Amino acid sequence: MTPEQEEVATFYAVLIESDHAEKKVFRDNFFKAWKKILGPGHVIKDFDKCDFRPIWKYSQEKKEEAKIYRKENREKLKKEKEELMEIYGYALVDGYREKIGNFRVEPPGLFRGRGQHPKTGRLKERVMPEQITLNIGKGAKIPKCPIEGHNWKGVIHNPNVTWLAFWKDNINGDFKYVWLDKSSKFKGQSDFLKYEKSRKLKDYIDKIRAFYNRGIKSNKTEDYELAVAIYLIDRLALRVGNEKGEDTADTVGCCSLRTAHIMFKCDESDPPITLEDTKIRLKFLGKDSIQYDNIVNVEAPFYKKLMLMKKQALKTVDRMRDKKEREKGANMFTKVDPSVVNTTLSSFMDGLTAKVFRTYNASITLQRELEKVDDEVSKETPIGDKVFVYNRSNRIVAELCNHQRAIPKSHSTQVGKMKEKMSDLLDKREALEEHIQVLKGKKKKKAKKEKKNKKGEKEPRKFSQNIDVCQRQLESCLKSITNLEARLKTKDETKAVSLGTSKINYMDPRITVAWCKRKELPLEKVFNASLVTKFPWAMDTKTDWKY
DNA sequence: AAAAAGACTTAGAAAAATTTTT
DNA sequence: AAAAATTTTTCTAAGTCTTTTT
Repeated sequence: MTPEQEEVATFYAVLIESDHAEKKVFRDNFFKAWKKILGPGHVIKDFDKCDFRPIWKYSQEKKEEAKIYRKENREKLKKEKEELMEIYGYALVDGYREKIGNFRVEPPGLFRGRGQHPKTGRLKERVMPEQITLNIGKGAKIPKCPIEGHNWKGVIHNPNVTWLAFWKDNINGDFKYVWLDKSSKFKGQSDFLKYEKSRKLKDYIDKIRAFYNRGIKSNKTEDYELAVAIYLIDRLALRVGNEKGEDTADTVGCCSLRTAHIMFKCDESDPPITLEDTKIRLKFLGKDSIQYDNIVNVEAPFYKKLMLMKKQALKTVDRMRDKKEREKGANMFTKVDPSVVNTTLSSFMDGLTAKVFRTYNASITLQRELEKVDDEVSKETPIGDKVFVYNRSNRIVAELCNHQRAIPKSHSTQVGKMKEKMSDLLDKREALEEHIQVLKGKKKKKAKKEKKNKKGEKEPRKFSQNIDVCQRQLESCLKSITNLEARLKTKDETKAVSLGTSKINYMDPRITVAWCKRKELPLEKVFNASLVTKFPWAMDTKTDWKY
């Protein structure tokens, strides 16, 4: 094979153990791209006859070597990294040196689309300087192209955008930009404005809720559909759901919900009577093909209209001939789309769009959750407990926004270990209780129970002959049990929840800063260094600040 | 007014770095 | 000191929304 052919084979080989290679579409797209590189009449014709294992093994070995090399040359590599940062890592913006977020161009590889992406596995080509446009200040020195014999596609001077460079990606024709880092003034300023805008929504939210509570009673389709859309965006923090291209994974948001995504507890033949009856279940793939699955109580007028909408949409499904189309279902919304929603919202408040509701609801939820447990935490509460309380509130927000993560690989072994510890503690409790009874003379001594120690050797339990000592031991044992029980429960509840996304993007940092100051919890217990540099404008928030 | 292009935020996975446990 | 677990950083895909073009 030529180096080019080998490179593409390697792109695939390194992924044979990953989930990507399990997907037929991924393999097919890769093989098609590879065959193109191999050229017509090449001996390699059949994917199933290719064994990528040797290449995989080789790259694993290289990876190990690199790991060892990194370990042995830590200092040297650190210095090299710093030098590279010095050259490429910063930009001079309005007289200030600002960190750049991503100064490296995306390397070639196989496109790793999320979910059932029809283009997953396609070859993402190497980007050459000739494809890259720079955006720098007028009269500024043009950065030298680092690849010998090559040059930039062009240099522009546009002060109205914040990107420093862009190229177009060959998979979707997407624009890929080089931006400043989160810590930069551009990003920080716009972040601050985002939160300020979401705070302003507090002054309009009652009006908007009155609007959709009124609209839902209308018999005009455009009215009640609009009411339903804004209601779902507000109540369930759904994304607006823009229309998507054909060549993408089938994911939806509010306006693109289809008949197959909504179910009702009661139908018309069995009409809802109590609030318990007006439960709907929304189940669909959202952004990044993350499953949204929520059963929620909705007020009767919304329940009725949603049912009507589905009934109408099912008529459209009935007219469909294609089997696949029928399975996909028809759009729930016929008269309302994101532009209608956003135009309506901005008529209530300048600059108001659907996504502001997510920011608003996330932030207000954090504040309320922390308020709810205000008396659980005082300045004297141990640090670990304060962090626990904060994270619990954070988790409620993450669940509202449906921020998920893959269950950590180590999860089940971790739980196993904890359960083992638990059974040890339960044994100990039992033994102690019995021992105390014996000491009190209420019970006769039984044959000594034996307990395995760590090395697997049997070793009899020894307890003090002093009742008080034993009582204290029992108390501390019980405490450990409750503690471990709680940790097990939290561990399970949080195994698939991602707390970071809401911390980085949704919860106004001033709520956290003010709470930490009030409770005398060092901020860095809940905000890592990069969050602190991301939100410099929130750091001097006063203790009594309210979102 | 609809579609396409463009610019920006939001998102989870994976890699890397750090901390804790053994 | 090695291994394992946890946290942080990096990467880039996938959304939202605005602006420009047709």
